[in-house]
Amino acid sequence: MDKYQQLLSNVSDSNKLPTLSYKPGDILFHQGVVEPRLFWIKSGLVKLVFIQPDGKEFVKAFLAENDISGSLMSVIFEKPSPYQCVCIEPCEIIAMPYSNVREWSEKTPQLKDVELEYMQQLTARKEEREYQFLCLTPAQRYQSFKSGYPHIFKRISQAELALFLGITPVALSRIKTRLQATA
Amino acid sequence: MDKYQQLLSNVSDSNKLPTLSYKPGDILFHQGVVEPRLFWIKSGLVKLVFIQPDGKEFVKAFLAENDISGSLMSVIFEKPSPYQCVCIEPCEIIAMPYSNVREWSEKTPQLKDVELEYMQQLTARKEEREYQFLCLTPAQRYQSFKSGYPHIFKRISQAELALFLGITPVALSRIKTRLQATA
DNA sequence: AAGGGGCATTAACTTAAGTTAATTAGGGAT
DNA sequence: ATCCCTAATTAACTTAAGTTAATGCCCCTT
Repeated sequence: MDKYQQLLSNVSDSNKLPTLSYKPGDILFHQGVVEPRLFWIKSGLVKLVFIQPDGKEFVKAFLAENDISGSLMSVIFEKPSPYQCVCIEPCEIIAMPYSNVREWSEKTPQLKDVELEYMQQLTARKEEREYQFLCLTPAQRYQSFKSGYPHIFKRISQAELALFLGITPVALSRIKTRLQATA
Repeated sequence: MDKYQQLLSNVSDSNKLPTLSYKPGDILFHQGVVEPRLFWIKSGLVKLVFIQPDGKEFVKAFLAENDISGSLMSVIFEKPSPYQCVCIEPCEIIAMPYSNVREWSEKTPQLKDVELEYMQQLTARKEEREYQFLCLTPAQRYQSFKSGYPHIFKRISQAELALFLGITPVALSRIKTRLQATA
C-alpha cells in the first residue's frame, strides 16, 4: 500500500465511510453534475466516458482496484464534471468527500507532499496519453495499450477499447486483421 | 502576478539567477537529456517538440511570457526529457534549478499549496488537450485553438500549428479552405 | 527590377478511418 | 438442441488525412 492509499485509508477510517457495492452499468457520477467526492476503488473496474451531444461516446480512462476515480474539474474547481463514471465490473468502492481529504491534509502538513506526489503521477500518465495521441498511429496505440496494460486489456470489450483509443470499433477490428497479416 | 510567479520571483532573487537571452532556433534543452531546471519565460515564445526516430516532428505545446517551461519527467523524476524546447521568438528567460525551488518550498511550507495549485492548473490544461484529441476532429481542434489562444495563434507558422494539432501542414491548409467554403 | 528563400496552397494519388448495414461467432437461457 | 442476444467481423462506400511534388505568393536582399 503506497502513501496515497495510506492517506485515503486514514480519511475513510476516521470518517467511518462505508464501502459501497455497484453493479456493471451503474453510474458512480454523472456528466454535467458537480461531484465533490473521490471514489476509491477497492475492487472492480470502471470507465470514464464523455457523451457528446450527438450521442457519440468516448472513453477517457479505465480505472481498477486501488485506483482513485473522480472528476478533477468537480473536485478541485467545483465545476460540473465533463464526463461520467460507469461501472464495467461489479465494484466495491469507498466514496470520500474531498473536503474530508483536505481537512485531514491540513491537520498533517506532511501529507501535502503525498497529495503533490499523487498529482505528479497523475500528470505523468496524462503526458503519456498526450504523447500517444500526438505521435502514434491508432495501430501503435492499440499495441501499446495491449502490452502496457494487459490486466485491463483482458477485462474490457473491444468496442470500449476502440473508444478509448479514439477510433471506432470497426476501425479497431480492421487494425487487428492488418496487424496479423504483417506479423 | 499570481502566487506561483511570486514563488519563482523569490527563488530567482534569493539565488541571484541571471536573465538569459535566446534567439529564434536556440534550444533551451534537448530531447534525451536530463534537464533539472525550470525555465521561467519573461518574454518571447517557445515550443516543446518531439522528434521521432524517422525525423517526424510533433509539437507538444507553445509557451509564452509568464509561462514556465521544463520537462516534468526530468524535473520530477530525473529522467531524460522526451522532448526538446526550441525558441520561436527572441526570449528573455530565467533558468532555475528545481532543487532551489524545492529548498525554498521546504523552508516555507505554505508554498506547498502554491506548488500543488500549479500542478492542478497544469493538469486541467492537459485534461483539455486530452479531451480535444479524443473527442474533436482536426478541424474542430483548429477552430478551438484559434479562438482560445489568439495571442499564440498570431505568432506561430501554420506548419507549427498543424504539428501541434497532430496533422500535417498540408492537411491544415485543406481544412482552412473547407471551413471557408462552409462559412 | 530581378532573383532567392521560405511558406502556404494546390494537385494527384495512396492509405486508412467513418458510416451503415449485413453476416458471423459465442454464450447463456429455456 | 434451439433460440436469442450481444459483440466482432466483413463488406461497400464515402470522406479525409498522408505523401510527394509542383506551383504560387510574399518578403527580403542585392
